Amino acid sequence: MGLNNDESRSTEAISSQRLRSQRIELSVALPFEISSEMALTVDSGSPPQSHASNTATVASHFVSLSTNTRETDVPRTTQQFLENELKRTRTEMEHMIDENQQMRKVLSLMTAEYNALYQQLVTTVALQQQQGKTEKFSQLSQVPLATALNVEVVQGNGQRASPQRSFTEHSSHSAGSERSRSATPTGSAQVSSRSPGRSKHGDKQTSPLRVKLEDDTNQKIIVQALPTVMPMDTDKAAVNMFRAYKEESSSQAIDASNPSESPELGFASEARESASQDEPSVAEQLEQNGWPPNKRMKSVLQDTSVRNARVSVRTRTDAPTMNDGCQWRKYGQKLAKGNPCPRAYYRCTVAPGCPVRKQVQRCAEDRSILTTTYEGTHSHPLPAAAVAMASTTSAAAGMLLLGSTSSSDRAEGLGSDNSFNLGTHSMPIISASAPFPTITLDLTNNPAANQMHLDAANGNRQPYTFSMAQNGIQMHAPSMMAPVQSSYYGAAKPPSGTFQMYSGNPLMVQFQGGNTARGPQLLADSVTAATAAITSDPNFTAALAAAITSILSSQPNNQLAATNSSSLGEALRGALSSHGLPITAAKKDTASRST
DNA sequence: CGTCTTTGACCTGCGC
DNA sequence: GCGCAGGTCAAAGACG
Repeated sequence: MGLNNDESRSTEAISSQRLRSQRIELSVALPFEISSEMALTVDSGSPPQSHASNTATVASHFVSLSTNTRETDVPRTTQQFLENELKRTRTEMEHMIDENQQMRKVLSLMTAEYNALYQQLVTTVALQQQQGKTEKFSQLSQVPLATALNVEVVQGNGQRASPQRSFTEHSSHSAGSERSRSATPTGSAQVSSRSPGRSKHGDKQTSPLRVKLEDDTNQKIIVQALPTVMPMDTDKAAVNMFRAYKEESSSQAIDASNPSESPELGFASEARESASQDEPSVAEQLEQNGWPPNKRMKSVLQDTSVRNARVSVRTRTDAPTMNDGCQWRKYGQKLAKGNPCPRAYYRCTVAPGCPVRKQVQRCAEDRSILTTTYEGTHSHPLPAAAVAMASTTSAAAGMLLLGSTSSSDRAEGLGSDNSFNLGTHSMPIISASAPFPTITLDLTNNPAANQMHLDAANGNRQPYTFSMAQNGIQMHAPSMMAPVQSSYYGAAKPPSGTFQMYSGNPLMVQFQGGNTARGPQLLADSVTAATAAITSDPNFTAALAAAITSILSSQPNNQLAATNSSSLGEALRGALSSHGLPITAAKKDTASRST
């Protein structure tokens, strides 16, 4: 905030000293009880006085108490005491007013930011739902989640750079802005939308949402959110991309949003805008995907594009369900074949119409192990406590969906940095028809079972494996992966909790703590470093983010979980937003904290 | 009384 | 086409 903190602090210190001195004096000088009648009398006739004079009066009177007789001084003492109390109360009120004003400023800032983000959320969800109505699953399945965020650099002459070059240019542009932030102080951003299925030029492979970021260099950066099965991911990615750029350019103009509007108004305006285009309103679309009416929900759930990825988390707990921060409503229970323990079905009740569901079932072999399977992506802002797990499921599901795409799409959408171009062309291909690929995070204490498997119905696919050993996390990628050139971290001095990226087959990313006694902090550092280091590759980003987030959220130490979620959230934002700047930022953060 | 859970019925997809 | 299993619905009961 732009307030003069030093000045306010010094003023506050002086005031608090005055209050303390008054309290000390009063505690000594008060030889009797004050009746309400006396207080009223004095209060009605006491003129306001300044603080300093009031303190001096009390002090002088305190001295006079010791020399004069009590009988004559009692009324004066009472009056001055009450005057003093009045002044003190007024001073406290002034402080409270100041604090209130500061808090209002903070609130207004937060409200404005929330409104802007909410506006983008509504816009993106609405557009993607429109997109989902017009496109077949076969088309959706060809759009990988990680490529849903496609960044183009439109030069001043209107020519577009290739996607491969776009990320690089954006990264360099961002880095340049970071180095000389004042060089590009202005800029504008606009969120524009178009429905490709309805546009005259009707390119269904292009985006329904385009966030244009334009700075004064006449260079436009278009954050292009392609239709995906994970609306929130795409939205968050777009928002985070926009945020990252906004922080650099200190530009906050968003044409498509009106920060002065309340979220409800923004939602209504979006609905009106949609209605004006002879398209179903947002409310209608949400209702169509909402839970009542139930018939419509069924149609949504049968849309494979919404439900074709699952994230399963195995934890050792005695609780009936895993506390993931969300609100769930149980809607069914079933005895599954081969497991005497019933499987419970829950749906998210944070917002009506949220498509996320989870299944909870205890392991037949070890009933202390609880398996929670998440499915879908939240269609609403999440509670803070639920962000970590939601990020887990979204990222992991995104990884699965990414793998279920054609190599040509990946090659077109992912190429950002040749040094980290892992798996872009060599990932095994999962058939789009493979039902319900599932990623499993095993967070039990069994070392042999401390693994995260990425399974798919297609047996040809080799799994990623995340192992959580005592001294770190190991990630094993499929042996078909191309060798990695860890050029970025190869030149960097690893923190005391070392991070290593091995090249070759199989690829192994290892976080190894040099001092296991540091435990939580080391884990946090490793998480940040590793997450940042592999943000260049969406495959690894999604999978590792999923594993790390789950691990952190399952830590028994709540404070640790909160802290790590915060840092990991930053890393995830970086992973989802751009491929350049956030790595540097996270690396610096890790290096500074690990020393 | 509203909300949530329970539980049997029903629906859907898949394999034979 | 049939049966099975998984998933969902919705009425009834429990609970605060």
